[in-house]
Amino acid sequence: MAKKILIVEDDQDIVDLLKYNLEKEGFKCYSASNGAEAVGVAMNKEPDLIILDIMMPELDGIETCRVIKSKPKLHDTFVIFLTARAEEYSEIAGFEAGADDYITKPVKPRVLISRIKAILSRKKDQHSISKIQHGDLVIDRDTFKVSIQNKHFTLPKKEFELLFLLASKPDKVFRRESILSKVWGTDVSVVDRTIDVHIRKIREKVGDEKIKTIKGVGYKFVL
Amino acid sequence: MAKKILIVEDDQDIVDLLKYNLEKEGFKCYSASNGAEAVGVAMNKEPDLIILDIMMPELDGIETCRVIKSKPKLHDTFVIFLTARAEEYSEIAGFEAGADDYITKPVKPRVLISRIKAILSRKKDQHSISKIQHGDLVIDRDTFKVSIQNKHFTLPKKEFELLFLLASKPDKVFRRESILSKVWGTDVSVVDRTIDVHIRKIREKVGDEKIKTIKGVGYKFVL
DNA sequence: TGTCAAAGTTAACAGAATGTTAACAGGATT
DNA sequence: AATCCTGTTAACATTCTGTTAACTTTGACA
Repeated sequence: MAKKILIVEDDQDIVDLLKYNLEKEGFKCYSASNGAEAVGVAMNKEPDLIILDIMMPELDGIETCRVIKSKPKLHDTFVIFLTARAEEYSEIAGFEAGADDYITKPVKPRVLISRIKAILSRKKDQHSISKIQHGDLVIDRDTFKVSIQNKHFTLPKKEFELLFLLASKPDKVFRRESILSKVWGTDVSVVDRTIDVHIRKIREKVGDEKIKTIKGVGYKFVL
Repeated sequence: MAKKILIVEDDQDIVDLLKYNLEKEGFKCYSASNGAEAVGVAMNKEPDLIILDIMMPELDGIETCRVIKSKPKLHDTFVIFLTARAEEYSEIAGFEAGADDYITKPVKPRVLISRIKAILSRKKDQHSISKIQHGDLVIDRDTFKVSIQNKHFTLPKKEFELLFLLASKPDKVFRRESILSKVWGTDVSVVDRTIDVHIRKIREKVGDEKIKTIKGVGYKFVL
């Protein structure tokens, strides 16, 4: 299946150039001309990678990147910054904001493509684990299905993400702050009691014994 | 052990808003209305985190940040910048000056608080070895498990921290004051007897022989 | 050996942290 | 439009840690 790439850039000429070259390489392309639009498209299309111009009116690239990275759904999306050479320290701020790479203008399509391929191949090695299987527990990201002890169910998204996180490292204690930032993202403002409620709902389904509370710290999943 | 936060902002309304919300969350707040004052208060109170408005007369936020970061005593203090959206690339200069995060005005208290908590929790994660293993003793921060001589248990937080500290250097004598500041923090006021009680509880679990008292000095963990 | 500060011990308490339930808003679906 | 479902918050209940106080024991030193 073709990898999806979102190009965010206000200069239509550059968009066209990139689009042409990327599609020739078999990528599926989307584009947006400003930060706000970019976030919308990203949420909608869930691209594998986003090419983000730093210089943009309104919501600039860095801020956009931050917003994107704060969405749990897009947390693993790769981001490449496009930057004019003059903008000296942009890469510093960019990496801080969670960028995976940056490329200086003028863009040479060949360079861009080789960088993109390099980055996308990282993904294979790293995360994108879509299935967890420990003992009688099976959690499948693709189908959002969970089965444990002959019980099967599909969890709502947030519950699923939370369980997936905990079960990704059985026995490891995840502290509440860490859970919040990983499942809910850093920018959201949810009361931390929200975690308890979700834990409650998960416990109702997978059984109380499976999730253990470490008071003052957080929760852990046990087999 | 309330974390100390210094708010540097010339608009008194914002100071009040932030102060109100932060104190509600249990933070101890100080404030300063300009850069010079900020440095003074910072040196004096040694806050854990500083919220710094970028736009200030005289010594602006970025310059103030530099000065602060140049003081060894304050080098590890976290800094969050407050910036109006209009000041486009301020964050670049800000990060360069050593900021840890920045937030755009208007400030939403909840967002601010979740960022603050995220940042403060970073510190914890950093300088902590997560596993101690000496002979038949295993203490694992990740799982909060302690096992010794075929006995396993999960300790409450304070007991865990205390045992973890002592066991981090077997045979080393930790003086009471040192234990207090490391486990309880510097700005709390707990009665001295509290340590004994915790030692007692730990001894009940790991065995009396493991923790030895050095009268007039403190305690040490022996294998 | 007697004295006194330091540490041990126990129980009781307060408050923090979490559990639990219900209600509600907003989005998706029918 | 009516209904369902999710995510969130609020309100209240419950559990358990951390701390204190009061009392006892230990051990160093005169």
